Amino acid sequence: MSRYSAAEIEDKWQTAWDQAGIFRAARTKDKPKYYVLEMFPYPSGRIHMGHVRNYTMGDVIARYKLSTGHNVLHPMGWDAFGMPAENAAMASGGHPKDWTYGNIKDMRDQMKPLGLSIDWSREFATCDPEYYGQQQALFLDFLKNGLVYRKNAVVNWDPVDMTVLANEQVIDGKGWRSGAEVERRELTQWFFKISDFSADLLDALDTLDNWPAKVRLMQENWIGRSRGLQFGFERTDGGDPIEVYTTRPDTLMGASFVGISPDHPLARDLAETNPEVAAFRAECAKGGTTEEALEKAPKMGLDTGLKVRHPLNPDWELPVWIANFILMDYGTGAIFACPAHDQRDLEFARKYDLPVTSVYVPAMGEEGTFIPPEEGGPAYVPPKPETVRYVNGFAGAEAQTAHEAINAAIALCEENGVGHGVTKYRLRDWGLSRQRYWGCPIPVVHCDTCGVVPEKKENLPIELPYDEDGSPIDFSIPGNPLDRHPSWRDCTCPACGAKARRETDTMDTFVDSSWYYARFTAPRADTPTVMAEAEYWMNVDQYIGGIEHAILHLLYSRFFARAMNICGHLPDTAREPFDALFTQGMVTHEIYQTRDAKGRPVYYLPEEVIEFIGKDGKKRAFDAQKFGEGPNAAAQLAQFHMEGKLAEHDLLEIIPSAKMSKSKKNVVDPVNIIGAFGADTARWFVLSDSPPERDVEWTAAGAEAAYKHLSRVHRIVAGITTEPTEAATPEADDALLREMHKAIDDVTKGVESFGFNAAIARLYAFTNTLAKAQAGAAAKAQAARALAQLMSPMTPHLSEELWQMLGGEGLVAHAPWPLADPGMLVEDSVTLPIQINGKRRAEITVPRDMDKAEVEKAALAQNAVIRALDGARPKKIIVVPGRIVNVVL
RNA sequence: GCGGGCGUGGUGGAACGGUAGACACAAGCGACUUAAAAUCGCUAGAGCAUAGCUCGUGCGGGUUCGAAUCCCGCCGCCCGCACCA
Repeated sequence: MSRYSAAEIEDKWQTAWDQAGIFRAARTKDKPKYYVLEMFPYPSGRIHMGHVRNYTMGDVIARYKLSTGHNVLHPMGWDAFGMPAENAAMASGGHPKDWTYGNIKDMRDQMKPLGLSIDWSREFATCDPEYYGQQQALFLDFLKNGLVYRKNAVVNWDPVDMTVLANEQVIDGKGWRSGAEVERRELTQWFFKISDFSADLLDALDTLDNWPAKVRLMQENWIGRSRGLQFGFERTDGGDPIEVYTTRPDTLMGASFVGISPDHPLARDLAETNPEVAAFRAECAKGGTTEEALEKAPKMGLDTGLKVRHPLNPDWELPVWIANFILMDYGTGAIFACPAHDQRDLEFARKYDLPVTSVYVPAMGEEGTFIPPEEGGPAYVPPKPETVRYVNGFAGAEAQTAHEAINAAIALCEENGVGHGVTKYRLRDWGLSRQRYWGCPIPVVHCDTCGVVPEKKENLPIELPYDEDGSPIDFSIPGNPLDRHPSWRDCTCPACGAKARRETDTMDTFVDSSWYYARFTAPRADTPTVMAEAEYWMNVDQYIGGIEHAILHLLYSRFFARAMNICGHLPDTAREPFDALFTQGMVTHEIYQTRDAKGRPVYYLPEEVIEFIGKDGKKRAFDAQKFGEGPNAAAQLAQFHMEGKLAEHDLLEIIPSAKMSKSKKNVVDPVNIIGAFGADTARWFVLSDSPPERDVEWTAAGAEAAYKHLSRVHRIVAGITTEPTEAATPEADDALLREMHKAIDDVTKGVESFGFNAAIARLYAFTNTLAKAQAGAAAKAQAARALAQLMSPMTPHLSEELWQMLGGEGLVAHAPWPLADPGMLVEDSVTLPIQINGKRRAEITVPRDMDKAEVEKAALAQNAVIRALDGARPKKIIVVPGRIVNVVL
């Protein structure tokens, strides 16, 4: 084959890999195992460039590890349950199952041409009954072990679609699909007891050295540990004390009132006899539970008329208010307010004319004018706790800092029998019930006599019904089809055998993705996992996915691994499932945009515009239809622009680095790219230019350049194998082989440290070296074989082809990774830059091991140095061996 | 509000505290060609009095023989969390 033909090459080598079965993973003691996993895709129907980037990175690691003698597990599956399938069924008829499996087939067909080193024999979809049946088994085990329970909870309810919405699905207080005003509704829901693991999930973050610091920090904040004082306020009417939790007991002497949540049991009790309280609670119940809705809500309150005694001064009475800004599910649902040092409390106190008393004032000398909160200033939160003056504290006058004051306050209160110090977490239990069809059914039964009864394991899987008594399930009716499906819903009680109702809620799809990594170790087993397999393959050595999963998916998976360990489905060593995590950036693409008469954006496809270089040298774009296409359209436009004949408003705006989206017409379909240039080009491009954790901008020019480079490599190697040997010197051979070893060293380090862009830059440089080398045929062939190997994780098909052309043995995918010879990495002589006062002025080439004094002498003999010294003696000469010389005047 | 990150040529980006701009894109010039494409070669941070010098990694300071890199203070952009007591 004389020319680079990606289509032929890629087809040929994919078949060869298949036949050799080299990506099939099985346990063995001969080699160390390596489990590399990319976050599995949702089967939307099309793969996109983000998938290509994600799976290519995983594939680079997988193939590299294969070459370095590891037993590699690199599986792929489908996160297949979820709302889009139901929405598609609602929009265009059909069934979510057909839609989903059709999409999986399409996406698999689109993915396979990428040439990923995946063990497809382990593939599964989470909507396979064999998978979700095992998930139901897990649920029952969790139930037995007290890891899942039922309780009432306030949720976002869409009254039109008749389902619970996740917070992300509520936009401006309205359902994202129906547009209906969302209600807060109380429902009985299933919850995972993730909050039992708060401390462990937080503390164990410290052990995840190979996770991005950013992700660990995000999880830390999400779990949200705080240390504070919990105590009871005694009521003057003799009722049960009101328990409050505070992280600021140091401000107790600035207390103004006690506030309780509208959902607090006391507020509920009062509402039964007091219509005003009932009305206030109803008012607060309006609006969604989203942060957005809460933030916009003004502070509202109602004085209950109740009074409590200050814990440190029984004569001091404080009023009890119901306030809408107090959350029932944090702390105790009740607070004491110190308006002087808390902005929310201050807003509330101002609105209802409650007292404001400072405990702190700024230290002497602190800058800026200070208006005490009492006199209308903002709440004073000490900017630097160490500079604060503690003026109104209780026996805590010796406290120098706010932090000390807090600890002193906790200690003092404990001594006086007022409450105790406690640690609280922000993390709440995970509500998993969804009123949807296309999810994993929760395997329990509701019986009038026995209550909630778990299904028997032998009845699993509780399979979703495909049709309803012969006719397809109708998804055009709002609500959950399972609810109105009598023959599925009605069942017998597993305990007493009486007539009972099946639970019709299904599980949150995050449950499906919380343990799939474990299932891949034994995907066909009739238990959730097989201990021997899990012990061998777990943990995932390298997990790769998007930063958008930094919290929920990764936190849930960490919880699930612990819970599965408790139930005997994972070994103790797999309580943290992902040893290393890498979060990759997006693939973006520029947008061509203009605005219509009403100022709304209008987008253009790349083929609808003509690009040209403007008079300022920057890229411009023009509506192709308006101009008319022609062979010289771009040149003409550039000319017109130069002459000022184009009105600015006729030019399209070019917005770089935008997330790919259909509506913005900037999607690049991988299938088209593979068709035009081949998979190796797509893989090479998404890895080059940008560091993998950062976004990479897709450009047509960049893709073409990648293709040209691969063609060039093919051409160079073809030249080496066919052209007659030129006269070569041993020096040229040696120089080339030294460069080869340096390239091996650099590329290996790049691949191991996720420096793919740097590795690729290094491969470009090495290719240039090889192309220009004056070495003999044997040395060139040796260097070319190394090049083929070093490229093989990124461009596996081309590398196989080159390997074959160069007479390499077997498959390059199986060939041992080349090793850099340390002796070849060091040169006999080094070139040192000579600085004068830190500025580079000259350079000298000296033997590598020349001693410092000699180097100094050589440096001082340089013309530039002599000129600069002008006869004077240098103050100091710094010689960093092998690095630099700095002459200080 | 709290927490974190980033700022380097026309562009994407390199650079253990040690020659700033590797590698690539876009651009320009040249070779080959009837021509174009492809390919190959060369140029390229800015400026100037051009064997060389000055300036230059958002801005202002500091530490250091030496700072894109470390420290302090600003400015700008991005991300996460948020009536969390």
